[in-house]
Amino acid sequence: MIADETLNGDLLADLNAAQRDAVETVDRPVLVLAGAGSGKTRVITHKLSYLAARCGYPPESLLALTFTNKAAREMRHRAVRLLGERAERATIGTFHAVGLRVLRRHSSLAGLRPGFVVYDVADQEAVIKRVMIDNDVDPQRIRPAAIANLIEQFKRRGLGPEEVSAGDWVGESGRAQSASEHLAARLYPSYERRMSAMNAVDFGDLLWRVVKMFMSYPLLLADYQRRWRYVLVDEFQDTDEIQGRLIRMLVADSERGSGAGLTVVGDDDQSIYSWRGARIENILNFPNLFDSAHIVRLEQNYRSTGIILEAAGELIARNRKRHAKRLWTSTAPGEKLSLCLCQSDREEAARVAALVRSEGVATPLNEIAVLYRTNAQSRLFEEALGRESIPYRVVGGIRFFERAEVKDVLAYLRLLVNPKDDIAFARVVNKPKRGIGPVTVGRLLELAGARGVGAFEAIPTCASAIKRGETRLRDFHHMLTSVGALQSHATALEVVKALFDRSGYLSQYLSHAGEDVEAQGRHDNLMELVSSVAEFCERAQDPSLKAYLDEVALLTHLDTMTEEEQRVTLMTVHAAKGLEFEVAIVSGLEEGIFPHSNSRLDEGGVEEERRLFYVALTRARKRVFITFAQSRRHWDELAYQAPSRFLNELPAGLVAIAPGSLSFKMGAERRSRDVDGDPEGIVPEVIEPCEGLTLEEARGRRVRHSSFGIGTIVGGREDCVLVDFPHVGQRSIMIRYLELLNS
DNA sequence: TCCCAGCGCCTTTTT
DNA sequence: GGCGCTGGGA
Repeated sequence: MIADETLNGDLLADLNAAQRDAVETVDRPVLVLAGAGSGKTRVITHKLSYLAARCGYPPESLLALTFTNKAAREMRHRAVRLLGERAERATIGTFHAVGLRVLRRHSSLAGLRPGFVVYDVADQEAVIKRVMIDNDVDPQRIRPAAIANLIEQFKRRGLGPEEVSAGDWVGESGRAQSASEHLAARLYPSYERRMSAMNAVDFGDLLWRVVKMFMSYPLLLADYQRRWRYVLVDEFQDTDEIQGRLIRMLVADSERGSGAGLTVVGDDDQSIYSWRGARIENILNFPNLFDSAHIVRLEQNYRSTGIILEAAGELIARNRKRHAKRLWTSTAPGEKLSLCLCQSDREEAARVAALVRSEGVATPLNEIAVLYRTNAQSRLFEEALGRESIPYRVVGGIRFFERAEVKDVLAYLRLLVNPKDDIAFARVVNKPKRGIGPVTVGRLLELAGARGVGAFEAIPTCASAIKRGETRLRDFHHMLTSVGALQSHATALEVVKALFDRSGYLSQYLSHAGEDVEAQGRHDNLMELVSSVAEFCERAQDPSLKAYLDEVALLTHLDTMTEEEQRVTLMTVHAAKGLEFEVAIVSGLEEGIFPHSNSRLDEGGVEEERRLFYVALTRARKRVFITFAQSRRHWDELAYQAPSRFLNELPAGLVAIAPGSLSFKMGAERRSRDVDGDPEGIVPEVIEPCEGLTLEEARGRRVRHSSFGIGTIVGGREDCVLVDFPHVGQRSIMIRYLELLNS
């Protein structure tokens, strides 16, 4: 085909030698080690197109797996640009979306009934909580979230309730099972029974059940192996055990031998999800698992300036567990990183806002990102930007689909699709108030449980046994059944409108509209939800309610990100992976925050935090600003922050201290002092003079020290005072190392 | 059954 | 500073 010839020319001409090697090698497994900004997505999309246009793979025989819907969408978009409309026939999706599609197609083989629903984390925790109560475990003492997490881990490791309760498995960290792992193992079978009774699956099921099904039905697996002749995997460093297994299964047919139809792309330096079960071994052991594997290194960076790359490279070189590599660029060195040292988190926020304002003069706001380690840090930035009237968007945090009123409506919809969904039933049965309280619900759940049916389904037969709530329950059942009947012919939008009409859910917020700001907000959110459903119905091939719920279940925080308007973006560093901006402002470079205090618990923790900082730095094309706050308010306590160790790991010559910063000793200077054998060990790196302090006024005053915390001055001389600290006792300290407190 | 005040916990990162 | 849970009172 002529069109193909043209495409082929473009396909390879666009690429550098290493990228071309990665694309052209199709006869054996390929591992692409792709540094930040080295054109990883470009390699995958080009290879996808190359396979179809040049190697005779029909598009429908190609499978590309990603982690986020956004990445999948981007990939599909770019493949269509390269290959034309037929790229749509390739399967491009997230692991979970593809898993769900496979399960839907073979639900009975997977041990599920048609119409099963996908539970999100909150639903899952609600189930766990009930299981805990059933098993006389106090949900107050052990958080259901912790148990949910552990059960998720079991599934990620391919362990079913049988294996786990048989006891022949080892704990995640080390050999022995911890107490909570033990408890999770005990509750696991009941949890699975409960989920199954409600015809529900959790996130982990979407992959684990597929793997299990493929193991039980080799012919089915063979079907999929024949269908997907070539598999491409993005962000391979983030794959976990079950994902690794799934990939290996898909490419393990005899014809392909040792996984010829497989290309994986990843960067061990950007592996930041080990806490979620990602196995770096998947990428490190790839050459051992596939002995004919071809390894391609992409080390030319097309994104950042020379200085940003050098600083990031110097930093990441301190990690021991990594493939040695060095990114390079042919572009100019650019500007130094700017380090802004602030007295407090409030000042940090104000200075970030000022920075956004000044940068925003020359740079579109869409090209500026404020990055932080934890979501909680976003609030101050939002307030400061709001005060300055700078438009911003927050990625993550409380997501639209996690808002209480939105979840209520989704629960209604789920109950319509699946009358066995007791979690959804319990959530909505009394919203708005219908006089059906916990007592009635509990009684009904008990009766339904005894019959092995869902609570909602049980109403017609069991309601008569519940004297007080009988009529109200029957009314509720009647109302919802009438809405549910629409499903056979109506779109999701029509069902939602009918639900709002008949349930009275919307009008509870309508009646207060105008006077009640909160109700107004909730009402707006419900309207937003209606738009989302309407938009879905226009776009989707299958506009049914079921299809809508499937899509919503797999949405992530990144997917609600809108890009039309000019706004500065606020997000966690994790959320920023894979994105790039002209300007990155990386905040909160403090011990305990970045690296996070919890990372000290396990051995590789600090290395992972360092990779995270590396990811943050390499998001920027042109300029990086780093901020530090000397004091930070947690809850209602003021915490004194030490500068992050990472600051001292940046080459001092590549960092400029921003004007107006606290005084600070940078890397080289500090290191040379360490070599001299400073007897104090930890020297305060941030020094703020205690100005205008005389001893008469000073006695009894409260002061703060960077290492010892808050203490009281009990004596001393002009420039050196004796301070009593609660934990370390009395110390003689130079006044200039102390901060005077007002109280 | 509903309402509200008071308390305790939270804060790592999310497919 | 917020959210969910709890317990007492209406």
